[in-house]
Amino acid sequence: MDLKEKWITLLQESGCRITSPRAAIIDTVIDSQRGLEPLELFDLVRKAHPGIGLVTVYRTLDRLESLGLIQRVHQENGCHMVMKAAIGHEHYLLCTRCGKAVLFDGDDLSRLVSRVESNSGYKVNDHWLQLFGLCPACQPSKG
Amino acid sequence: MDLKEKWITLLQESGCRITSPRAAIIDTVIDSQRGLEPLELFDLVRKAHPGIGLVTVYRTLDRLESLGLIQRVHQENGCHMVMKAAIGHEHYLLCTRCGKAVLFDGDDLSRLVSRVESNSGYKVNDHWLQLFGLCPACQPSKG
DNA sequence: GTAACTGCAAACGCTTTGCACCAAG
DNA sequence: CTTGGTGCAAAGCGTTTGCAGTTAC
Repeated sequence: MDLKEKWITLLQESGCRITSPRAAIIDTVIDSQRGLEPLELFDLVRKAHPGIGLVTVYRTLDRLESLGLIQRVHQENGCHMVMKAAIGHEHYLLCTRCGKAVLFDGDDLSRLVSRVESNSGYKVNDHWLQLFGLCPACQPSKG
Repeated sequence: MDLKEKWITLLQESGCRITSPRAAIIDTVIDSQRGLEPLELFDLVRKAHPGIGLVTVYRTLDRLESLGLIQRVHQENGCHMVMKAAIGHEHYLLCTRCGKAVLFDGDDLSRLVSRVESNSGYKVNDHWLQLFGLCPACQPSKG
């Protein structure tokens, strides 16, 4: 059930070693409630682990991404953020003010997909959906 | 009804001049059935207009994007492609083999959005959806 | 002990900027 | 004629690579 243990097991099974810079990166990504750019992640990790290099961040992100443990979060101007991966039919819903992200289930997209398939003649095999809005804390209070 | 005329009018109304490199770029983007990266677009335009510079491509794309005439197409590894913009509730459906894109209407996403809003407490004000698949020409023929 | 990982510095590639000249309106 | 646009060259910036030393296992 512990996400960190799961990630570490998967990394080790794929021949990766768990070093202390790598553990610090994993902790930071898992603890983050929002998408992070590599440089942003680097700064966060450096607080707990001052000697770390940006290159290590990039290399660790590569491995996490190729294992499907993290995913890119796409933004209007560039798509450099990463975040712990959605599972199954889940998609991100991102707060445009504070960046906080939650996951929601997109199951009923299947109706839309079948309609589009018969209209277009395409065979759809992947989809990609993100919602943007304001999280409860960032909504203007009424009154 | 002619898309090119519409773009040119909008560009002129916003204070832009229609130069011959710019016209060549517009032609190429409008004629393309697929998303194009800046460098790819540059090469295409250069065939018809050999003297053109890559910088002109970038600057023209900036203007087209800020007028909402083109949009970024997001891809797995980076989001550098642009394509003529979707209108209203339309979204892209991209062929993963040949890149050909068609637009489909995503109206009925509103049901999903209301469900997600009540589950999450977020106020959703934007969404972003792309489908990926095989276009009719790229599907393996049966037999 | 071996192979993977690290940090540094340098290289890389896409994108942006500065500039002098050019051309649309 | 005015002002925006052009192409070139150089700068900028995020990302990747080469390498010698280090560390997990």
